[in-house]
Amino acid sequence: MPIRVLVYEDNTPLREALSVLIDGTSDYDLVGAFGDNLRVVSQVAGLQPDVILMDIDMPGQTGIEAIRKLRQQPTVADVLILTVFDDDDRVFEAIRAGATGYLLKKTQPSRLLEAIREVYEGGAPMSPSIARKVMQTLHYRPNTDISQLTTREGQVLARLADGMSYKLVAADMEISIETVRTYIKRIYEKLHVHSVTEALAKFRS
Amino acid sequence: MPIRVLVYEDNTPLREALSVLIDGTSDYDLVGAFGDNLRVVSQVAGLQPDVILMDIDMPGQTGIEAIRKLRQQPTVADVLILTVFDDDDRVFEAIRAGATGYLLKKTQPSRLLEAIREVYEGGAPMSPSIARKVMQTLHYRPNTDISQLTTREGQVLARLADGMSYKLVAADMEISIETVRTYIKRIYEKLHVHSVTEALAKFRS
DNA sequence: GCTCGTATCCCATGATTATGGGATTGACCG
DNA sequence: CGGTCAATCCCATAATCATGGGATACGAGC
Repeated sequence: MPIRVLVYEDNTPLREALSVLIDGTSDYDLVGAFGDNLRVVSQVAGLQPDVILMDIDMPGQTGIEAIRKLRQQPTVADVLILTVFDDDDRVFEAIRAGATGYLLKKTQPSRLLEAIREVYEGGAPMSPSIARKVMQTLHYRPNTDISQLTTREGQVLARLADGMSYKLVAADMEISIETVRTYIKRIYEKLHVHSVTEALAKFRS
Repeated sequence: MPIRVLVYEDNTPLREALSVLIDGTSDYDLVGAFGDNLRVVSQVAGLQPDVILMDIDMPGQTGIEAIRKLRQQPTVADVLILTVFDDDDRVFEAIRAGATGYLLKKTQPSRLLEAIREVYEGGAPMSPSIARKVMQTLHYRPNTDISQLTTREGQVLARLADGMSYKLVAADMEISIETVRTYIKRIYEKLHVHSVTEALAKFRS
């Protein structure tokens, strides 16, 4: 069963090149190719693609907005972003919106086909520079401040981060609320802050 | 100039196979191959590898602990995890510790060499299933609650998340502290919470 | 013209937090 | 054995925050 691909790309020569590439390769089926994504929701519902190739910079509505609308639907299709932009803002906005993969337009046709298959098979292809950015956002930045908290102080802070009040923290840890207060005072000294919200801002920085 | 590769893998047959593969390929230089990573810091300092292949499950000290120690040094080498584990906990622990790439051991030798080069050139190769997991953690989970906040309410919440007090938020937004209070009251109604920390817990969920 | 939503400000009361003291216990270290 | 540190509890005062009112103004939409 071939992979059903739907293309959104406003640049006509490129859109046609993509169409020819996909339609001309066995195991890949081009189910549509559009120059704008204004009717993306109904088109996806009707054409039932497995993978959607989406350009970011399109007239009327950006590819990112289109992804957001798709996400509000019970869609199963995965979206592969194909763009010339590799600036952090655009990349992460698209990923957060729900993109499954992110390729730069300079990607080779053979790699593009491979990426479409990878998405279809449960992967998340990215250009190398994008992948590195994504990894770096997940890297833990050692925080000398918070690492010097004691076990109990850390537990208190974690509970506060979950939205618990002093009272609840005390109940949950089975200690007196006065003890909670004491720990929080010490946390403030160590982190050089003066309120829970400030401490939490440092905690998750 | 060949890529200098250092291998940590306790399984001897596999370690030797990796050594032969790397050393036998032009443009790749095997600078060392060890069965344990207890002296990883000094070895890396001495051998000056560009890319480190690291197994996770090793005797004495896990590959993740080794990465943590390397991160505390002024090391420039990138670490590529090579493991049989693809469970979420282990994957994300390694990534947070500072791994640059994450490959499963079932990866083909040709793909492995390609991945080493990709790391060297600034990428972050991952097995498809790992890449998908990474992307999903970054996906914004549409929160109907917070999306119904007005512009100003959202701005207030963002500033509270940065650790600002009502007073500071008011000064920063150039509005009265009473207005800040009003917005916060409405935020509480919309998010069904009763404190700043609770609201923030929902805000970033 | 009227309603609704957003943005803005004000007041009063009670609950929670912040700050700055003390105090005790047990573990670990030299 | 004395010192330090983590963990535990208590009190009092001041500052913030939470809650529940009310009020005005402006633009969009019916």
